[in-house]
Amino acid sequence: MEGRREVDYMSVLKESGIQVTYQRLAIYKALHSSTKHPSAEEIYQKVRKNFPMISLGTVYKSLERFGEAGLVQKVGTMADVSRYHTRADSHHHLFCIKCQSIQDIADPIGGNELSLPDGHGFEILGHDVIIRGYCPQCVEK
Amino acid sequence: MEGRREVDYMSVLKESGIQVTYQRLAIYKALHSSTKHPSAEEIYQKVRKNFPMISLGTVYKSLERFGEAGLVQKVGTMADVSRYHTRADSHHHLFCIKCQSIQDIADPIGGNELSLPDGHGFEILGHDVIIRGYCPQCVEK
DNA sequence: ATTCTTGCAAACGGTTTGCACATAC
DNA sequence: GTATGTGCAAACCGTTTGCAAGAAT
Repeated sequence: MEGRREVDYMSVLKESGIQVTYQRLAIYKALHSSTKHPSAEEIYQKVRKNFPMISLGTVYKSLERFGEAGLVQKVGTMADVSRYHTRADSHHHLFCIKCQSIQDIADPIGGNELSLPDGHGFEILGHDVIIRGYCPQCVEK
Repeated sequence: MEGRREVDYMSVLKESGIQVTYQRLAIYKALHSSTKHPSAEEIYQKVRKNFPMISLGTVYKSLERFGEAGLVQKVGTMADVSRYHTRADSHHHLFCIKCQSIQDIADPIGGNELSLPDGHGFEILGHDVIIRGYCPQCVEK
């Protein structure tokens, strides 16, 4: 079971202070070797092929543990609950990572061109910029 | 109950083809007059002061109806489930609004300065750019 | 009169938690 | 031997849905 290919992953986990288990190796590998930003469920399905007994709960717990260690992050989520506004033209925000307040701003890119990778093949409809930091109230503390 | 101040909101709803009720007026007003990007629960609490019988379900249904009519949108949510990745340096994404695929990209702002409003008072830690559109597979259809 | 909306309660689905057993150190 | 992780199931919580009564047109 201690295949050669797991070794780097094992070092990564160890060096991050994370206790190593076969489940965690498999979860981290599944995530790290994918470019698709999978969900917990997708990781679970992938890992299950080699670890039929693994539970989805373990995947969630491991991902959270990885997150605490700075190895893994969620993509594109500001707050945990849906939040709404009425201004169709306002897609750019200052977001306070402490109190989760959100402030509208004008497009901070202004007239500058976005530089995108060649050959991405996307039909671009627009862009949203989220600037993360501490709002005035939370800076002071 | 037909106060003068509701009149503009009534027109807005009517012109968007939305059937007008007092509940919807109150919900739309609560949202439109706030700069805080409230959650459904927060809107519910606010509206409840004037409409003690209103239900949270009505708030959700109304917000969805407003969304269909283009009057309201959720802020900062890509997909509905959490998705993960391992690259701490990758905060910029191409997001397909059809198939919900996500592709990492380098910072599309490059060396350009972000132009922020004066006096925002935020301590800025970083920025995330999400570019919305159709991925190559979904463009073709 | 018909269609749409409301309020209530139940259902749903992604995520978290509690606990007994197993594994890592 | 102690601390931590695993698997399972139940709980949680934001959101959605079904339905009978009520309001809008």
